[in-house]
Amino acid sequence: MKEAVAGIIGHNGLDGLSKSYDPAPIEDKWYARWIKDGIFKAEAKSGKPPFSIVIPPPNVTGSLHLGHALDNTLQDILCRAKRMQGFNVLWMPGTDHAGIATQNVVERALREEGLAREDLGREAFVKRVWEWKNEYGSRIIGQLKKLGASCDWDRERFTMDEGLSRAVRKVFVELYKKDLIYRGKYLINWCPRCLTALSDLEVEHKETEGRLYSVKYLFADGSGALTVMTTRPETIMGDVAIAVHPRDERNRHLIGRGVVVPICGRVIPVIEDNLADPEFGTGALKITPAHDPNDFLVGLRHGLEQIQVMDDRGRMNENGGKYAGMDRFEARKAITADLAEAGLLTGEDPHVHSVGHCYRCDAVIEPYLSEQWFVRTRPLADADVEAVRRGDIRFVPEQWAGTYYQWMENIRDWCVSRQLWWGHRIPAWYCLDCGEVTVSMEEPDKCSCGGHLRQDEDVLDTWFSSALWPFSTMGWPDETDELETFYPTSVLVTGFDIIFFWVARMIMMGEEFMEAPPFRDVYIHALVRDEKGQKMSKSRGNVIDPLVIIDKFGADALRFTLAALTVQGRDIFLSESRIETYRFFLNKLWNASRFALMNLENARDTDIDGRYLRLHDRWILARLSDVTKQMTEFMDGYYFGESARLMYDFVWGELCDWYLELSKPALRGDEGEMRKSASQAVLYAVFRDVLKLLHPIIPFVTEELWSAFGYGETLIGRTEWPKAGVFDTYAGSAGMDFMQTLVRAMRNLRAEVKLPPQQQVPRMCLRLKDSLGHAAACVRENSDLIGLLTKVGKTELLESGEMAPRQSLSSVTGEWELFFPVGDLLDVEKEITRLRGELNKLEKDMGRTRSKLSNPNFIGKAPAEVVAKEQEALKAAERQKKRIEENIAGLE
RNA sequence: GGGCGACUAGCUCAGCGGGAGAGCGCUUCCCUCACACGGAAGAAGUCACAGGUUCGAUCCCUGUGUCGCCCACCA
Repeated sequence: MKEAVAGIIGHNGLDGLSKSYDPAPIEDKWYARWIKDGIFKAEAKSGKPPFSIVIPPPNVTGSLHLGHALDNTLQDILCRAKRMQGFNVLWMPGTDHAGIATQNVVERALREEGLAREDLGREAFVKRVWEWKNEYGSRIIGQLKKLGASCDWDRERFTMDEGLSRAVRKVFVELYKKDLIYRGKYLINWCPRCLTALSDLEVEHKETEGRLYSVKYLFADGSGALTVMTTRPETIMGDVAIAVHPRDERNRHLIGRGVVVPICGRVIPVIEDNLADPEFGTGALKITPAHDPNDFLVGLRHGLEQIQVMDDRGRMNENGGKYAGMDRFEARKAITADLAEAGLLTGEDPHVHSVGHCYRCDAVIEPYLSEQWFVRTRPLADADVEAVRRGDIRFVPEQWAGTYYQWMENIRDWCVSRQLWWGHRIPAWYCLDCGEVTVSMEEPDKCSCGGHLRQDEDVLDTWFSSALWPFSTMGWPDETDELETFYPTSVLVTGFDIIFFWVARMIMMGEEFMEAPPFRDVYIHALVRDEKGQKMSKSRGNVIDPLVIIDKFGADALRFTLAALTVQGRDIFLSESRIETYRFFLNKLWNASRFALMNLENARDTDIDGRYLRLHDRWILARLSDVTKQMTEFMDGYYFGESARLMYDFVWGELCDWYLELSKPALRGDEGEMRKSASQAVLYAVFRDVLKLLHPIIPFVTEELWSAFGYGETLIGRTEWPKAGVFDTYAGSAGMDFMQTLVRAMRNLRAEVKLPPQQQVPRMCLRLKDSLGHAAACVRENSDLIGLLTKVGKTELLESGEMAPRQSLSSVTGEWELFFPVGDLLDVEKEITRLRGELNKLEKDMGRTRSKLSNPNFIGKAPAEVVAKEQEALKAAERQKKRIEENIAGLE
């Protein structure tokens, strides 16, 4: 590979380049070279300013989807640009153990062998998961490399590495000491499929078509009945009270009476509680503390019994009477049927309501009473909201700060224990003798009472370790050079879907344990959605493999597309045709480079000699300077879409469409040796900076071209970011605009008479407004180039009084008139119609401008320059109108 | 129930106080010695609707509609 690179440096550059751009032979080659040369390595100590990003660690179960591709493309763009700008860049890579997701994957594999995890036992099962992780867990890392991610791979971390696990235990113990972690028996979200508790965030609420059942509860004294409504008749066995609102005129006389729970026959009281809404149904609400979050609180308020009627798998338990052993949904049917039979079911109406589902397996979540660990979030949240308000952390776009506040201000305690085997085991031990709880980083020998200890069976929520990621990956709790140099990180780049799961919790933990926010900026990007506009996610199984796209179009094409489509506040619907568009752009860049290489010959890095520059040379240097300045701003401000589109337009619309065309004669030698070498010097300088500016977005193709140009022995990523203004001595764009307008006007006239593009015509005539001396000079100096672009032999300048040539098409502005003598090709009727059409449009414009100018309010209140502009426009339009009229008259 | 966002050319989307842009598609002409993954020219939009602010609104404000998303303890 080294030989190959050496071989294409210098004037042989062209040999290495195929006629059209093909990413396949380029991308792996250069990635290997980058790794070999260690250009992604961060320095723990450095004189350079630091720039750091921690990767949102992908799940080990995952394979790269377009969301990852976008997320990591944006991070890579920032890292590569910052390296070129002289920063000591750390992009910290790694993966997340993804508790439930990974456990599920391995359990599924076991099931195919006819085994359950219980058959293996905890230790063997966990070993099995590690084996799975070691075999498949690095797949996504390989995919990130295909994408071009410039992470410092030597630092790759995993949330269950020993170091990170130590950080987890440390944090748990510290929070426990500060009473910010507690254990208690509460009603939590339970997944009867995964057999674990979930946090509120892990429950996805979906609008579901259900039934609202009206059930009669007979009064215990036999004096009639009370009707209550429920969507979950299977929980009737767990009812402990009926609540009515204390100010409910209809029902409050019932308070204190007893009613009989249907089917099971228990007598329960009617109580008063604000939860009951007098407007809803009969105003009477059944209270089932063990199976409904609201009822749970009512139960606490009134000291009611908690009767659990289901087991952990969502089956009716021994409290379920004759339904014991039945699945909850079967039980619902059976109980409903029995209620109907007994004449106690008085209504069954369709009812749309929100039902919680497991975010991992989509099973319906059961509110379940159990003993769990919780993080007390309120005290943590308040400080964090302050940090964002103070501006210590900045959301980009800002609107996301609002989302963050809204959640943080309503935050509830975080259930962190999970009944899984895969994850960080909770560092708590229970004494088998005295029952005391010992929480400590290392396993204690025995209880303080001398009794035997048993460790808590549960593991921590995956997001608990993710929350520590910005500092646990840098060696915390040790005081490391990495933490010193790179914490707080510069920016976090992620999607809004994990603001609560991850961003907010990182802020909590960072503020609490590092006493500093984990990042300065949070850049929130759009979600890449599938063709139906649905979120792509592992559990939905609708992920599109970007590797297919990379195979087909190349990583650069995918990267450029994602960057170009990244606009704040709007989701991305990715289609292949859009990727194709941008791959065409890469081909354009490729071929423009081939053109440059063909024409550079041996010229390399010669000084630009200002004496031999022409209008277009000065113009492209001026434009390059503008573009460089804008790109630098875009990189600092996270304007990814703008930056990609700017380069697209500049390279294609200006560099290729105009500059390269105009420089052809000089490069061919038609304008003499001095002009040739001056053009080569400009070409060389422009491509050098264009490749650099594009490199963060499309690293592979720019590296290949860089080496073909032979811009130096070093890799492009090691070079300095271009500086705006270095060409100011030579740059200038005066006259170019006029020339472009003139050329377009002439091409337009040619098309009017359907002249084939190649066909030369002898002449066109231009009459300039008297004051346009500089334009006259411009035309004289560049008549050869105007001729080149318009295929016109000669541009004749007419004096102000001079007659226009007969049988001409004309194009008129307020400043000049262009005549194209076409002889017999002239279709007088058609030309008059065309000119009348133009007149028409012009008059409409003039009418608008006139009415504006005759409005005293406009004159009085609009800024002077706007008024002046309108007046100028009107004058120009009047001149234009007069000329068009004259031309029409001349034709008639 | 609360909040957020979108609505611009046939399609996918930029723009966001001084009379509207791109890519694809479409029409016409071109295989011009970097590129047909290309070149040149062109057609195409009451900028969702209604009010308001302003000299002036696609852009700001209010409301309406449609679609999408997030949050919430909707029996």
